[in-house]
Amino acid sequence: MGARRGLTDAALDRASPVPLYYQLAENLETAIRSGSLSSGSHLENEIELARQLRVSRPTVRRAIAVLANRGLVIRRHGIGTLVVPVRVRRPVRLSSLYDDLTQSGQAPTTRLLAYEVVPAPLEVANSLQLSEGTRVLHFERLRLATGQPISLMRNFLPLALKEVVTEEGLKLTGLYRLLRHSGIHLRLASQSIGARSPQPREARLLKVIKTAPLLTMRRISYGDAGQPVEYGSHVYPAERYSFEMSVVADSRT
Amino acid sequence: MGARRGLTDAALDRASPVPLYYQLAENLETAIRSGSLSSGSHLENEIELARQLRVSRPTVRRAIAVLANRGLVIRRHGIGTLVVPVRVRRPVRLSSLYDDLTQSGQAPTTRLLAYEVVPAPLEVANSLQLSEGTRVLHFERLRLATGQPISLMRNFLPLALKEVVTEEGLKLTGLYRLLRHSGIHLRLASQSIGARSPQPREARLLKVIKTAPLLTMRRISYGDAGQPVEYGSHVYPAERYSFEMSVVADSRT
DNA sequence: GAGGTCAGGTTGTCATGACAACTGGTTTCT
DNA sequence: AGAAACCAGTTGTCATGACAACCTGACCTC
Repeated sequence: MGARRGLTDAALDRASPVPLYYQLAENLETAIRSGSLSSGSHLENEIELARQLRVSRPTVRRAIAVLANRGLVIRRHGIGTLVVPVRVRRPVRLSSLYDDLTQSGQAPTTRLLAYEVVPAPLEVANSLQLSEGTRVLHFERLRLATGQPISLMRNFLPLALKEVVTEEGLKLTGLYRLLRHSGIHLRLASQSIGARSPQPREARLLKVIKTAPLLTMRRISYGDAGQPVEYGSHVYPAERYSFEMSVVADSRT
Repeated sequence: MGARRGLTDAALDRASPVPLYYQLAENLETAIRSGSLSSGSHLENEIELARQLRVSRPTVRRAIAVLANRGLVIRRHGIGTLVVPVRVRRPVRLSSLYDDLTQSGQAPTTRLLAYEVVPAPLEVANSLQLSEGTRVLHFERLRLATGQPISLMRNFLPLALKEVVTEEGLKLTGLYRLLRHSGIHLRLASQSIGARSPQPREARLLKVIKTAPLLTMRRISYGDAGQPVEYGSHVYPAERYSFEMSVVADSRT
């Protein structure tokens, strides 16, 4: 069966700094998303895959583990690895609205409504592990996609990040991208999603009537060392926004 | 330093069917949650840990990987592994409302409003990968905690599961628990969280005024083999409910 | 004193090898 | 014909070994 190829098309580059298992995972993911690995079908078994690609079986296993974590494949003991049935699955990944929008092809624009240094309110101080009243950077942005407002975002950051998160930077790109380009990688976040009615100002900015429900998200993000980096309190008009996520159960449960 | 012990207290059992790496992960997790591994502190390094516990380093690494996925520790190349600063972190785990409530000590009660076999509406049929009009099991439940309604849940399941998910079972316990006890393990779900205003009937059942926003969750769950098991469409009064989750970024991003 | 350099310690990656556990189908026995 | 036993194929677990990449702190140099 000569049509079985397709995985080896994008060969692995041993000279690359990107680990082999990760290259392989990416190749497999694109193969799945492009449809050349049809959904529901078996993946080649691990031993064979390892032989074809000239890597060890642990490397193959680790690549497949990445896909399993992303919910793209399901491993079954004694059976094999199956490609999950087609379905739009937004990753649970720690992503930002800006990234989500650009990836889906829309060009988001941002209006910076405020950019200032203020004493931290109690909840913000607790979240960022500062004492109340410590000066923090605060800004507020209105995000629009295809002309329509889809999010009003308020953020608080430790003052030290004022150099990194500049007023000009925020007008041009997203917060997470600014942080990432400065070497600050977010590793962990705890977030809370709820809903409430809009305040008058929010209704006006988001262009919704005052009884239209808003989705709310509060998020605290932590950096490499576990230090809190960002406190965000965002609202979205529910009629124009929803959270999509795929959830993977612990393999052992 | 004799106080360094504490990990080896709960020794590993090589005879147990539970994998070593998982036993170790659980021991470490309880050590962290109980506070005997103070937050912010370094974990013993992998090589030393392996030596003390008489296991190989890959086994230790795998155990730590489990904890890292759960957001309990952060690994830093060249530095070590740090225990994440204390913080309440609800797992992103594929959990059910019933489990959440019982674990937090509240005793949920359920009123079964409907239990019937109906032709599948279009969206349900698509989600469960059936053709429109196929007969499916449908039921509707009102969940109460401490006397107050907190969720109105509508579910659709393939008819084959009627034997497993019985009318009596639903009155006694949660849906996921019923499935689990029958050997059906959910592995994957895609869900969507939004908000909207209540319909009159919903407002009445949930005891909220008609302008109070509702949180909505639509979830499709998949079983071991990737087959769709459940379509759920749930609403929650936003004033009494919110979704908490912790999100872990891909290590490589 | 300030800066760069180097060494030590740590996690990250990868290979090889072996056996266990599970599944599904086939074969064999009753 | 039915049920039990077996077997081939697959993923799951674990060990050992080696080197790379990275960070920190100490040392040395200027």
